[in-house]
Amino acid sequence: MELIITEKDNAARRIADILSGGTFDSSRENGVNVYEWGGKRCVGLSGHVVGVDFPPEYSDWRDVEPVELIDASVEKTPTKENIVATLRILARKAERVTIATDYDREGELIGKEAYEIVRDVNEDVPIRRVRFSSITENEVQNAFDEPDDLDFDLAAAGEARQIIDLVWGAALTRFLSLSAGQLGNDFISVGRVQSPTLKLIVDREREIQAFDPEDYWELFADLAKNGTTFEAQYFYRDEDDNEAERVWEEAVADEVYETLADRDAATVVDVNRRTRTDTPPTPFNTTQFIRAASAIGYSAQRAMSIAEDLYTAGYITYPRTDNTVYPDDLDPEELLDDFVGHATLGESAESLLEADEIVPTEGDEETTDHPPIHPTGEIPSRGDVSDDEWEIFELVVRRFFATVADAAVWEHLKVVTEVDDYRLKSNGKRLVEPGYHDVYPYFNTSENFVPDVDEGEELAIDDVELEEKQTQPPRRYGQSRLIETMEDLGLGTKSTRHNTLEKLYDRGYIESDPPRPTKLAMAVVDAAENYADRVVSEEMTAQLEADMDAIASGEATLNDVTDESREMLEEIFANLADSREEIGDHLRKSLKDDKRLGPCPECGEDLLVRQSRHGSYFVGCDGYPDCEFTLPLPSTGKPLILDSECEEHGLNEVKMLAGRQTFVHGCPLCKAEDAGEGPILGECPECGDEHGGELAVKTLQSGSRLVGCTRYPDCEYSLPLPRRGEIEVTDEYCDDHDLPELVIHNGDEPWELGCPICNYQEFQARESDTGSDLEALDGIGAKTVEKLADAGIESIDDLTESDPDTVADDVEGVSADRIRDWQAKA
DNA sequence: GCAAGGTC
Repeated sequence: MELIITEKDNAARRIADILSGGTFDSSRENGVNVYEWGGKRCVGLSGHVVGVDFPPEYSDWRDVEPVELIDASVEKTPTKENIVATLRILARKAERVTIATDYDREGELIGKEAYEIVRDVNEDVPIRRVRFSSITENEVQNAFDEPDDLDFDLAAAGEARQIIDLVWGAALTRFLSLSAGQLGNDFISVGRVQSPTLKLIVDREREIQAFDPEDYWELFADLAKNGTTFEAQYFYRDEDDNEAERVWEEAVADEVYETLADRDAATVVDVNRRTRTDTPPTPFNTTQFIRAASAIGYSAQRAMSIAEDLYTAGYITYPRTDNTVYPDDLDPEELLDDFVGHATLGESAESLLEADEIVPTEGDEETTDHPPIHPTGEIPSRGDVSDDEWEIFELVVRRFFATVADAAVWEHLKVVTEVDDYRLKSNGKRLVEPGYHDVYPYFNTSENFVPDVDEGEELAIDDVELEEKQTQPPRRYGQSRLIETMEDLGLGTKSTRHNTLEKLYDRGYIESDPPRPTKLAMAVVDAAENYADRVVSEEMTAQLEADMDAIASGEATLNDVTDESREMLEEIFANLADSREEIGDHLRKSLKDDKRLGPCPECGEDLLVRQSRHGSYFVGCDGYPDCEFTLPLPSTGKPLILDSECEEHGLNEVKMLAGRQTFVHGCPLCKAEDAGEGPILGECPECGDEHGGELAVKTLQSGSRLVGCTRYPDCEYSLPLPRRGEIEVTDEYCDDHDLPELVIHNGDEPWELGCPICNYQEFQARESDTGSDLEALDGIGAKTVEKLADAGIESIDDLTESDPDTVADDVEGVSADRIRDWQAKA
């Protein structure tokens, strides 16, 4: 029996399909899919199935000095036990093993991990390696016709990275955490990739804080020709003879303004017309995909998660790639053909197929692991995917369209006019040939009108404006901009960059979007810059890359590189030893600064945002236990302390971050004071008859609101109300319950909530309508729940027990892959 | 309970 090992299940299935000509059988062992045909078995790993760590005696942070980790041994242990177990069983019976992991450095290491597991149980079996850049019939057949051996040097390069990252990361993370007394969940992390990324954000924040705005003026005039007006802006030549628009002295600005306002006409002195070719974008790699998705409102994390779902469902290719050159075996015409006749995408595809020749664009990066992200030709029907998934799918399809479309052509028209010695310029642009913009409508194509004029022509001055402005601090990095910058600096990989940002959020280093660094982050970067400069610099990665290349080419060994790295870390720790307390104090102070709201009204110490043992947030006094003053915070979301301060109490306002339900809570002390009973609505249906209880709108101290009985706590009758918006009690009464109808005013459209009892009953009815826990799964909506119910699947339990292929046959528009996906999520 | 890198 020959055993073929791939990096992931998906690849295993596709390779089995190709090599078996579609005749493979599949079975499951230990929850791992095994594909079998004609004496061959193919199994997919799940990336790394073993991980590096220190021996268990190093695991207690308090018992081990961080510096000891530098020379501690590093062990490999299985992290995916079931896959390792399956691999061992299959390897024992194998007469030949073929490693078919991804064609890149990490793939070689993952391949070596599989190699070692196989060798452990089967000393003699021949083990070979195949390499292919995309899982297509040709590439895979060729690779299996010409097998090669594992490249142990390349794998060793990856192992060196693992060891260096672990040793540096763990030793420094433990040092900082111990120095500040931050153990448990709130440790203070440091790493080769996360720390330089954090420094990017912190450096930008420092620039913003140090920024000193300067006043300047800009002048605009409306010029008219034949009754239509267009804008012109004053400019001059600066000392370097460049065109400049900003006037730095008010007196000069006033003088220009008065001259322009005084004159009726400007004379055209120069007309410059040129056409510019606007070339279509290059194929999507991960970073460019994230950037484009972010431009239409998706966070990096969300975009990648949707892309992952579309990939597993078979609609797009692998979403983690650096490649921006389509492989030779991608036939653009064939792929376009798949979209012909489609309701929303067909028209674009058909127009592209009319071209005489179809030549896709190419980016600078051509790699061996995966093709650029493109559609597979399989098109989901709208019911198969959520709106967000469709939007991302369409983006990927249209990007592919754009890469095979014609260039666009713009006509630029620059008109320079003169008033006395002052000059004005107008920049017009017109899209003459829309080209790829027709099939890729995500770029801005707004035009700017400037009419045809001739030199010497006089144009009427309609209006003149003098605008006073201030220079602005540099802008914070947005998430996609950060990911691009990380790529430019070589930080992280296509698969990890977006996770690194998520990690910085989780560690309490950044908050909000665009991300802002916390005081803790500033202190961590400070400490690292002072004592371990290397770990916050992108050069550590650059050096590591060079070292890995040296290992891969045989010029250096794993030990050369890791020994040298350990020595550098020893030196850092020698310098750190005396400063432990100083660093700890600074970190502790910054941690407190991040939680501080303002003075306690009872004792004057600081009020801090704290977290109870159960995880809920509240406001407590730093003077505790001497001062027991507390204030509640809403139970939904994570509190973010805003810059704005409450005038009455001098406390910072609080915002509750809860995804789409994010809201501003305001000053917690004001909220507590406002708490109490609002307007009476009517008789309590529970105790009104007997005890005369009445229903009132109530605000709890936490800020949440409800309709409750005035006899609380004797009567606990209550109805929920929305958290946000002003509640209006109308004159309309509900016939059934004799209560006034309510309207909620929250920004946009008023929400006619109606009678609170009717509203609650409707809400409950809706809840119990589908009544299925299936709806809790990502990607299953009410319609799909109905469809599944028709096929006899009414709960998550039903779903996990069913066979995907049978269900896919029974339920229209749901693929077996999607079902497997749900089963995995369940 | 540390890193970064795979993948689900």
